[in-house]
Parts: sequence; C-alpha cells; structure tokens
Amino acid sequence: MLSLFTLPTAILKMSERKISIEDIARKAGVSHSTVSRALRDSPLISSQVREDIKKLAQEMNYVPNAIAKSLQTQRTYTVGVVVTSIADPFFGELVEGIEQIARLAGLNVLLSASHGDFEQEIGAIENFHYRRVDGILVADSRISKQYTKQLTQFTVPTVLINIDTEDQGKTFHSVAIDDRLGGSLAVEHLIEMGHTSIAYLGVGDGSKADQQRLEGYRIAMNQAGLPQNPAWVAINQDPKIINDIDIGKKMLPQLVEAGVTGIFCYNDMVAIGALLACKELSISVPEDLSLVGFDNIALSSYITPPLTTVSQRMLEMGESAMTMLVDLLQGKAVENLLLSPFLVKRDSTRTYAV
Amino acid sequence: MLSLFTLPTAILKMSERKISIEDIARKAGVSHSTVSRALRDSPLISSQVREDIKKLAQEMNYVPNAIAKSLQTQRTYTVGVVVTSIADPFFGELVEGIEQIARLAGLNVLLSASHGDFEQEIGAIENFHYRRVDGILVADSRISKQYTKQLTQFTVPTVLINIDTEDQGKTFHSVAIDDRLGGSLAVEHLIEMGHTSIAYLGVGDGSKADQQRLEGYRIAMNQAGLPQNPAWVAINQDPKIINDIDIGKKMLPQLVEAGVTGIFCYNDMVAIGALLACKELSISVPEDLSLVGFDNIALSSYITPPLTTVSQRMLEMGESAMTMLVDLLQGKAVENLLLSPFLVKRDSTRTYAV
DNA sequence: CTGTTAGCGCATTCAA
DNA sequence: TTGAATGCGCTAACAG
Repeated sequence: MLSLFTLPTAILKMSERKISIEDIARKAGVSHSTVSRALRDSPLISSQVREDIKKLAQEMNYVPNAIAKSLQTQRTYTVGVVVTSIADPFFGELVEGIEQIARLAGLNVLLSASHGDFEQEIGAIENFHYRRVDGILVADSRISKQYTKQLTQFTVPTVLINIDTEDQGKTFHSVAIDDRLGGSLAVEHLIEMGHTSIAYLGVGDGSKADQQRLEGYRIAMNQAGLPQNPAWVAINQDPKIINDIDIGKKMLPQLVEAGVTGIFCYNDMVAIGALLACKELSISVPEDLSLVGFDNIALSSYITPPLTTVSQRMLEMGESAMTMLVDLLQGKAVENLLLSPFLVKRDSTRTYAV
Repeated sequence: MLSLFTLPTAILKMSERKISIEDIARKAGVSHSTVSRALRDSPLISSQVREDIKKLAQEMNYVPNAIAKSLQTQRTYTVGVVVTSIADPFFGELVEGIEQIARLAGLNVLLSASHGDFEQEIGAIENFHYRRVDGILVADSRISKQYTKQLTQFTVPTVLINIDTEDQGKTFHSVAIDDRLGGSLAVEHLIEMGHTSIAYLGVGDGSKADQQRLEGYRIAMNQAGLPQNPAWVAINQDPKIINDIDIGKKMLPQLVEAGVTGIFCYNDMVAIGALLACKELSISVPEDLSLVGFDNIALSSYITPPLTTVSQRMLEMGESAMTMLVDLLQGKAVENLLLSPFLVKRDSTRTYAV
C-alpha cells in the first residue's frame, strides 16, 4: 500500500501543456524519432540510448499522448458499449464482464445508455463512429429489427448481445442466451417435480425472449407428452402496464383459476409479482403453487420463498461478447455464441402431491 | 439530441478509409479550410457555400474525426469515471446519473472498475491521463487517504465522490453523503418511536462512513438526553469477516443481550444479517426489536419485513458530481457538496411499547 | 543505429 | 470571404 506511490514520478504536478517527445528529444540532444523508438522498445535502437531516454522521460513526467498516437495509427484502443440502462443490475453485471476483458486486452470502454430508445441508440453508435472506436458492443434484448439492418452497414466490428431478432448468424456477430433452452429447463423441472398442469406467464412485449421462452415451454410439455391448455398460457396484452411486477400480479389469478399447479414466469420480476399476488390471495408458495422465474437476479435469492429460477450469467455473457470482439479486432474468425442458461433450484418449487 | 446526422444516410456503407475534409474539398473545388469552416458554421463564410458543402458532406457520408479534432483543440470531450465495481447496483445508479448529465453536456464517459484495489485505481487514472480526458470522477468510499494527496497533483479537473477522508473542502472538489446526518436521522426515528435503549452496529473497517454514522448516532442520543451504554455500540473487530451480512449476523446477539430495543445498522446488508440472526433466535422484527438500515438498496424493500432505512439517492449523487465537473470544465467556481440523506420508513421499526 | 521527412485529419493564423 | 501555410504529438517510411 504505502510503497506503491513512493515513486513520485508517475503522477506529479505538470504545467499547462504536457511534455512531448520533442521536449525530451531536445533535452537529450537527439531527434524525436529516436525518443519515440526508445520509448516503444523498438529493436532499432541501442540499449544504452533507450535506457537513458526512458529515465529522462520519467524525470520529466512524460505522459504519452494517446490522441496523437491514435491519429497516426488509426487505432483508438477504445470500444463503445451501449446498454439500455446502466442502473439495471442486470446490465451492470454485463458491463462488468465487458470491462474486465477489455482491460485485459488493453482496451478502454466508452459507455452509453439508450434507455431503450431507438434514436438514442443510433445516436450513441454514431457518436462512437465519430470517435473512431475500434469496436462496438450493443446490448438490448428488445430492440427493433430495422436497427440491425443499419448496423450491418458499419465497418466497425460489432457484436450484438441478446439482440431481438431471428436472423442472427448471417449478417453480424452476436452472443445471446438460449431462451428456448431456458424455458425448457424451467418446465422440465416442474415436470420432474410431478406437475402436469403447468402455465407460462409472459409479458407480451413481442420480444424474441418472450416468444422463445414460451416455445421452450411448449417443447418441454410436448416431450413429456403433457396436454396443453390455452388457458395455461397467460400473455399480458395491456401495453399500459410496463412494470413486470404488475404484470405478474395481474395475470396470476386467471392462471390459478385455470387450475395450474406450477407456473413458469417470463422473468424473476414477473414471478415476484405473481408471488405478491399469491400472498394477497392466501395461496402458499410452494405448498399450493410452484413458481419458476428467469434471470436469477440478486433479489430472487432473498425474497421469501427464495425463487427457483433460470440463470443467465450476465457476467459471462459480457466476457464472451468482449472476447469475441477482441478476436474480431485481431482478424480472427468468430462464431456466434448461444449461451446455455441453467436452472437454480430454490424454494419456490416443490413436488406436486396429488 | 445533438445528433450529427438525422437522416438515415448517416449510417451507410463506407469504404476502408473514411472521408476527410480534404476529400470533400477536392470534390467541391475549394480548400479544406473552407470545408472546415462550412461544417462548423463559421461566420467567415458565405451561407451559399456553407449549404453546398454541408449537402456534399452528407452525400459523401462524411463523419468528422474526433481524434484529429481533439489533437488540434486539446479537448477530448471525454471524462473518465472510476468506480469500485460496476456490477454493484449502487454504483450502477451512480454511473447512470453521471452518464445522463455527461450526455446532456456533450461529454462521453470512459468507464473503469477498480475493484477496490489501490493499484487498479491509480492505473485507471493514469490511463485517463494518457488518453487526455477533460475531467475525472472517482467514486470510492473506502479509499486510502494518501491517494487523495496524489490526486491533487492532477491538473485535470477531478471530482471525488464519497471519498474516505476528512479534509475535503480544501484540496480538491467532492460530493459526498452526509453520513453524520444520516446516522442522526436513523436514531431520531427510533427515539420518536419511543425507544430509549438504542444500539449502533458498525462494520469497523475504519472508514469515514462507519465513524460518522456512529457519530450521528451519538449526536442524536445526546440531543434527546438519552443515556449511552458502551455495550450498545457493537463494532466488528474481526477483519476476517468481509461480508456485511455475516457481520450483522454475528454481532446481533450481544446487542440483544445488552437489552436494546432498537438497532441502527451501518448499512442494509448488515441489517439484513441482523434480521437473519433474529429469525434464528426467534426474535420478531419489529415486534421485539426495531431495525434501521442505511443505503436503501433495492433488496431492502423486498425482504420481510421491508426495512426502514436511510436513503442515499445515488442517481442524484452521480448527477451532482457530473454537474460539478461540467462547471469546473467551464471555469466556474464550485463548492463541495454534502448531500442530505433521508429516512425511508418501512416495517422493520415500530413504536416501542413499555 | 539514428536523423530527416512526411503525413494522420483537423483548426487557425496570416495573406490575399 | 477564401486559400495557403502551420502545427497539434506521434509513427513510420526513407536515407544516411
């Protein structure tokens, strides 16, 4: 701790205009290119001169200028990241994963929030373009499709995270979660617990995630040879309800009336809404009803009862996306990634006793 | 929106090397300085030429080069932000606030995580330096003091957020939460509810926050003319316990034995730990014991019972810090900010009946 | 091995 | 009002 900064040379007071390689060249009595070479450990230089100049640079508190370097090399070593909301813990984890890998690769992260707004997303990306980032990462599971068309026009390597369109794989690079698999995992779990009347509670926002989780539900039901009742699929139709908790609250009663004993909810917030509705209706979870969420948000493990859920591992998703981008920047070929979610069993589900 | 291009032509296919003002100058049959002027709405140009050139630039899908511009103007319109962890919802909110104001001011955010590590923080800041950011924001409530000394050496305008040192106000700019006030608010609330035997449960990490919340506790007790018992102040001494929940769990029993009826906990996680310990000991909250937290993390409103807590409003703190930085960049004088937290009454506290 | 020269893309002074 | 010339700080040919 203490010794770290005993070398006062690293950060010290510096006058208005910073020291440049020419300044140190003048002082060393050499040309600025010699200084440039010395500082960058070029083989085209005598080790003697190199050491001398490095020492001098230290003494003069030289801090290289990334801007000038970028202008020359046409590389900024910066990537732009767009997320819908930074405050959302979900994206927070994602960005954390992105930043970790970026730093390991010597890249900086320029962060922007879109708040789910199309124009703001475009604005952020144009801005990244303007700043000549080396690559772009866009995370948004509810984005319009035309957007992706425009994105393909970019020459800047771009990786899309959980993008809301089907035709991935062809036009651009992406990493996404396998929502279909996730849905199946959730429902298979309920089936294993002996449930047969199982519902899906979706948000009806038209997102790919919503549709594919429902598909996963159907696949699992089919594979188990279980009957499917239209009344067991409750999709919110009211566009005025934007809060997931409220959706869960509002949609739960009709599913209970339809006689289901287990519900797979679109996500944890919906499940929590359903849970709250259960409390109001004096329905015990998991005694009377089993509930499965999706996302594994922090909250899900703390509520009562702790929620059985499908986990997305956002940190890993961020790492994967950034790793893919790094590969692209190095000219490597990459393959789109479909990450597998997994089930986290907690206390909101239990064996169905006839 | 200060979007450079509102038309869809903005995003279009472009060849390897981007169009420069010289390219468009050549095509327009003028000099590149004329183009430069036209594009920047210089008064030194005829409106005719300006419109023509702007139109041409559009057609040629010209995207100005921020790097070149920065090299010339010595301004990057970029600020560096260091937080301990991006994934922490707490900092997520902070960064969201920062980003909002930054964008409004036409600034970009370069984000870095320090993971509470001194070296990584220094590294991030040096990197920002290297990239010639216009300003720096550092958030960390548990940072070493000498660090701040070093920070003052920077010529780059810097605002510290919730920094862990007393001598703010003099050497550098800062925005922080008034922990002392927060502590008083929590304890005053308990006093109003009729409690007289009130405890403080601290983490003992030597942080300013811990000390000042305790101080707030003492002030409130004094002002109410209440006696103070040393046994009512439980500060964790075991450095091996790093998890706040565990601290709460472990320290609770001794406070109960000391006969307190209300406890003000260092933060929500500690309070939740205490709550869990209560459950194990069959102590009902709030019937037998009232609990107050600090931070108002999302979790606090969802647990049972929902936690009465002191709220920090991190979004506002981020906005304030960034606003302060913007003022600094504009050469304005700024005053350090001490934000007032406020009490959020929920169900973990209740009137003490004798 | 080292110095000279020439840009990278733009803003800006000085002339015209 | 416009053009020519210069420089921001650096890398990278090309010569010596």
